[in-house]
Amino acid sequence: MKPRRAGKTSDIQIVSLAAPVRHALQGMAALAARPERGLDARSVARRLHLPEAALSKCFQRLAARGLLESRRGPGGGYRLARPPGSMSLASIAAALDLARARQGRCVLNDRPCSDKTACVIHHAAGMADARMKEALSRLTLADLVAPRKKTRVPPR
Amino acid sequence: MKPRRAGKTSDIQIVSLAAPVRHALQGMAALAARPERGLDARSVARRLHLPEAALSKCFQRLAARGLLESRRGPGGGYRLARPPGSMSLASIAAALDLARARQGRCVLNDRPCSDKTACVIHHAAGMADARMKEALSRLTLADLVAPRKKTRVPPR
DNA sequence: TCTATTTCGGATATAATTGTCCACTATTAG
DNA sequence: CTAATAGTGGACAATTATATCCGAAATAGA
Repeated sequence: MKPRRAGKTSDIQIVSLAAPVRHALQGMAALAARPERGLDARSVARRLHLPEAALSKCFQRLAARGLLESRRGPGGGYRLARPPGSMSLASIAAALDLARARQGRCVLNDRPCSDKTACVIHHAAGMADARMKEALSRLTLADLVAPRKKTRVPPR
Repeated sequence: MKPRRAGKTSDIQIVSLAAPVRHALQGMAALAARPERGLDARSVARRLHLPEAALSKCFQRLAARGLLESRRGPGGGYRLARPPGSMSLASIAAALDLARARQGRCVLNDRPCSDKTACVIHHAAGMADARMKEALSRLTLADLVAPRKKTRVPPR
């Protein structure tokens, strides 16, 4: 059993990704599994148990940004525009730029950090954020498909 | 520093705190500035330019959890229940446990991580999360009030 | 006691995020 | 050429997060 200690710091998850980003990453991973042929949005969604329409929207956006190629008509669908190993998770997340962008804001404060009271945590949070971005930049779709492989990728 | 590409993985901020947590931290920092007397919610809110009602709610919660002492009536208000140096930011964040708790879920997936496709990023994200939590656990209210000398990093 | 002040807690409103729907257009197989 | 398949884009609905409101209870001072 896991002791759920009342007083303790407990396990709130602080780092998170927006839902569309999660969908996109999963979806593209599915596409990366068959880079040549591609798949249509619907079947990807079904396979991953993701909301169809939502995933569709993500794919559309990614297609618009040039990360995916789309083909209409029967037998159509989406396909990676470039080899999986060359697409970092960060670039994908960035491609569908969501409003979540609290760009340059202090993690504590709502306004850009300059206030003294904010700076301590700002630094600490900056570290965490950097950590996350670093990870997202380093990992590619290839890693999601075949996790063991080492990555050597110049982003973009 | 490596040359950042113009293609901009951009500076989306990935690590973030829920608004109530930010308010709480700031508010408590203000209280920590005068541990003896305390302050009422309204003036704290005004001083920090935070929404009054929202901050009030945070304080109420913190009082209920024993992190704050409250006194009603004229001249009343809130006061730290314990010395600033003994209250970690993590404990504060945890005290007002928000629904944001995607506890134990994979960062990529919506469901608890077990799926192979998720694990790589899961690990990486775990690192980032740990980093953040560590920082929040290590820092106390005292640090927010009078930051101890650390590597003081200028905002980017 | 009366009044002004302040917290308390529940209900409710607003805002942001996320997901769905639908008519439409493009494409391809047959 | 036709019909079926899929993507496109905009409007809309649902969900969640955040903030406000309001009546009640408590406290201090006159």
